[in-house]
Amino acid sequence: MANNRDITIYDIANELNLSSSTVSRALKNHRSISKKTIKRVNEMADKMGYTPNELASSLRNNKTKTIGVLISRLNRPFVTSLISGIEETAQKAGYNVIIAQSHDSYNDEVTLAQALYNSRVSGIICSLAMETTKTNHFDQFIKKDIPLVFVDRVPKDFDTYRVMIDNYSAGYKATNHLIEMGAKRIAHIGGLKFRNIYKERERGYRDALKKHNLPIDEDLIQHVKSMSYDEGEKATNKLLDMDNPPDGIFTSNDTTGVAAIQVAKQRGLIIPDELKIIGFNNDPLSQIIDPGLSTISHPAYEMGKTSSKKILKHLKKSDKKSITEITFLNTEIIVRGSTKTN
Amino acid sequence: MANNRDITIYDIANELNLSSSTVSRALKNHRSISKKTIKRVNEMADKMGYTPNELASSLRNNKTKTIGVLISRLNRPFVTSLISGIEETAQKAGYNVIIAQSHDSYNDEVTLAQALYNSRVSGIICSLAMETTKTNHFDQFIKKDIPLVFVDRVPKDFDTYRVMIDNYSAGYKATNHLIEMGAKRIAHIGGLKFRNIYKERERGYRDALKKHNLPIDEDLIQHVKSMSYDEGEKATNKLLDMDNPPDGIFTSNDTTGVAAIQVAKQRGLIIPDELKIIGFNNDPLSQIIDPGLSTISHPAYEMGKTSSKKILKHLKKSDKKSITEITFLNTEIIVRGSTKTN
DNA sequence: TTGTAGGCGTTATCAA
DNA sequence: TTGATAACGCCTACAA
Repeated sequence: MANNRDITIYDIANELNLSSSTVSRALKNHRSISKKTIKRVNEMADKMGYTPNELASSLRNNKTKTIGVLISRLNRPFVTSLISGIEETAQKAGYNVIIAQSHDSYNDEVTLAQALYNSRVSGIICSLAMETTKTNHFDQFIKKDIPLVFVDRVPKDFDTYRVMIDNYSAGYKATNHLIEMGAKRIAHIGGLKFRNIYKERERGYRDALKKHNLPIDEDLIQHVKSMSYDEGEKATNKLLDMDNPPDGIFTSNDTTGVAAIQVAKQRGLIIPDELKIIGFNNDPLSQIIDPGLSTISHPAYEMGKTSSKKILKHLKKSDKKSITEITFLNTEIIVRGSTKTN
Repeated sequence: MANNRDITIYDIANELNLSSSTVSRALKNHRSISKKTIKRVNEMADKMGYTPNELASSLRNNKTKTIGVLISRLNRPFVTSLISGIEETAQKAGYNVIIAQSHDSYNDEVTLAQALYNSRVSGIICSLAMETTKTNHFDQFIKKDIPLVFVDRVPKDFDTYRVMIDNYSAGYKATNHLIEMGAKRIAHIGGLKFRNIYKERERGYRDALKKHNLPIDEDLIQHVKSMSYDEGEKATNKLLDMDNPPDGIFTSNDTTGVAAIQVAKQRGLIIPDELKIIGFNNDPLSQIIDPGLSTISHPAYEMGKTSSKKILKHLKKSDKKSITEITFLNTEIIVRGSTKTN
């Protein structure tokens, strides 16, 4: 049942009294091969059940049809949509996608980057682990001119492709919206500050307050480690326990935003009258919760598509030189019941 | 900057005046090599920045360290958890995971199965596309003794590993719970009947009704194509528009369950007093919606882990023979506000 | 239009 | 304990 050897181009060649090179060329419709031979070869290949060995081909050509994707973890809607976009675009171009989860651990990220390198991926797309501050483990890709795209959680200084949103202006927009809806004392729940995206969103938040001459109260700014639901609950409780609690909260993701809504509801606060909340990402949760969570749409799927395209385009080019290219995708504000009554 | 050739074992061998075979063995701590040589080789490898070429190794050994995963689409919580489980288990064993999305299209599934085969995956885990009824495209894996695991959406007749839940008993449990909570006229929103999991859940539903001497009204059974939110809304509206509407609904996933809740709320029905709803999957949505959606927990992550383990175990075995092994994982009923008042 | 020959990097077999 | 050699399956420069 098992281990019957694979059919190779040699087997086809033997059967047709041709050379393996002719068969190889025929299978790729090489123009130097007669139509008749091409037809014969293809028919025989079908008949014999030939399947090309991509491995051998990759080794010989020194390139694989594989893109490596290194992300924190799969179970977040943003990541899922991102990968969907990556995978669909890659698939259309005949590329496979290998997925590796760092679980937000720097050590795992280093190991996995190496594993992806060893399996000779043609390109790599990475959204950094929460913990990661050094990025030496990616240098090898640049050295070998393997296109590297950082997406969303990108390092600050690394000359390569980066696909991201303008987190500063998104943070500004979100905060500004709360102000426009009448909030005067606005809190912020964000991620660790060395992760640039969170820092930028916070910067936007601060600038929006300044712009409207609202004071910045450091006690109203909560940094949480993993932006989980539990952390969101805790942070919200802390905020609402204050003597002078906020009347608006901008959370840097929807999970904590939803947590904030739940906590506020449990405490009997009326949303949005007494407390306005805006999140970030436009996760499915945000429209299911009652009231709906206003949020910033994060074009995850588009970011995935764009990342794949950068890789594919780079692989087509012949002039090899190091590249720095930052692509910003647009965000939109999505207004729901958590900030505005119908 | 680019294209500096990779360091190979030959380069190391040259540098140390050894043969490539010695280096190869040293790098794998082969017992026939002296400790001293092993040390020298490893140090030199580090120094020169050697990275093994898995591609060459795979070709030579005729096996890859890669598991292929073929699923419908990534953006469903069930699938995400499934893959998380697969990937983590695989990663620990030094395996990569290649992901391919069929988008529930039979044709794509056939193409992708072939692509995975061509890239010589060591094993394949598949959850069938909604459309798929024939499974010939998987025969090649069996022929080559490449372990194949079907998970969740499994074919009825295919002698291989299958990892699934007992959908019949889960459907029975869910329906039974509605009855126990007092529902007398229970509807069902399920998927296409040729997809076995939906058929089985429906069978459980029917038998639970029978068991309690409740009549089965075919009008109360809705089959929808993709179990999407929109379809859930439509189906629910249809049911509630009946002259004699149901007082309970069992939906075969949470997305349609949540849709049912929303529709019922919009219509001013009181849940669970006037209408009890139970879903399937225990998606994050189900606990966020208000009232919480009672549901059947689907051990997705566990199913992923189990699937990976089946593959890894099979690869270790030496006695190659075709295998039929069905693993059932447990489901649990999770009771929330949509069926029971606190 | 087709064939010959060598090599991609690794590893297993056999010999030393 | 180490080395020489061939092979995994494919592709391409060169030759015919």
